Amino acid sequence: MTEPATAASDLTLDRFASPLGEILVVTDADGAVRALDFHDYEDRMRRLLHRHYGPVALRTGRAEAVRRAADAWFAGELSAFEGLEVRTGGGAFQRSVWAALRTIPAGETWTYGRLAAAVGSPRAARAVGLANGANPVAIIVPCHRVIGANGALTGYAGGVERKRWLLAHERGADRFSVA
Amino acid sequence: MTEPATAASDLTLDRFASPLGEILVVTDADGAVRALDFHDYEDRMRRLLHRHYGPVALRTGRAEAVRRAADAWFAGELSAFEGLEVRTGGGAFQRSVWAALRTIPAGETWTYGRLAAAVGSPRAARAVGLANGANPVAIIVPCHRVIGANGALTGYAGGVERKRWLLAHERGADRFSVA
DNA sequence: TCATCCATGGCCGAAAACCGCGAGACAGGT
DNA sequence: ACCTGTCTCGCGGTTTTCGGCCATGGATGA
Repeated sequence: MTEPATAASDLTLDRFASPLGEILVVTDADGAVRALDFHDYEDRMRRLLHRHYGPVALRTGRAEAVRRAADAWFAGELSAFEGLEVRTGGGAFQRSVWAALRTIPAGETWTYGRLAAAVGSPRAARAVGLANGANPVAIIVPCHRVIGANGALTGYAGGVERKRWLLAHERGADRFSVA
Repeated sequence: MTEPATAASDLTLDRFASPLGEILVVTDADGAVRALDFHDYEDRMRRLLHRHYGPVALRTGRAEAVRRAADAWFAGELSAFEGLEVRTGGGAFQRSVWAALRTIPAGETWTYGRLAAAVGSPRAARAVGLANGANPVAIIVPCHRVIGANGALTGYAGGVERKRWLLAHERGADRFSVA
């Protein structure tokens, strides 16, 4: 069993440019976001989709709502993602972690431990790290807002440089450039 | 993942009498049969359901279509189950085995090996035995029509005696009585 | 004919490995 | 004393691996 996940019949893949490089986004028939990742991690994204939904074929198409939101967000309107619906597979714990992530205000950072406490498992900081790394919907579900208790960025599925860039962007330092 | 299975939202459990003792049948909202078993194996049936669909609650109710078909079938109308839709969980192999079972004509018996060959894995005779034993929908999916290459009945989830009775019934020897 | 032996293959449960952590202990350098 | 960097160890979901289970069947030998 292990599948409270929403069934995935037909999924659409779109690609568009961003300051962090080409972005891939997968949406379902309802327009909900199922996955979002950077082009250089397409393999990982497909692996995740496969893990959650089994073998699925991705039709190419445009996800207009996501494109608009992303453009606005990268332009500085940090609330642009709030209206977007996100739908994922994964276990109960992961899903609660991913849900909690969206409650972290832009520009703020939490520690893994704090997030663990927020989902009711104060000692599961490490497991939160795992769940974070398995987050299928980057940026919109802001796993980049979680850092080590000592302030180190520690890790990011899209590369730590991107994490640094995103945090800087959310602090308003838009002219920061990648490495 | 591991879930090509059809999601199971609300399931209904009915109980009715038969020449082989009380029978339990579980149907879904569409009226498709999800499970059928003998009352003295209720535990096993629930375990199977749990395995396939996770924790599910069974509402009690009447499955009229199944009752009618079963009554007719036990009365000798051996084609009575043909119209019934069956829906199951399980792996790809199991499902193909269970599908193949329904192609065996009533009154006929196949060997495990023959069934294995029929689903494209000639050497998986033993695995077919396993799949057979895990069949959630007894009688309607006629796993009792499969016997050993040497003619031995070998096994039946509801007890070999019932298997013998079912085969005799399908050969037309209706007045055979259980042990 | 019957008993033994063994390769076979899918499935399930248990166990281990995997880590985007964090707290505590220690060693140096001021 | 104080601050820092390093090391060690326990933590806890998830995924993967592995070992058994068996409703078989064909070969072998008495």
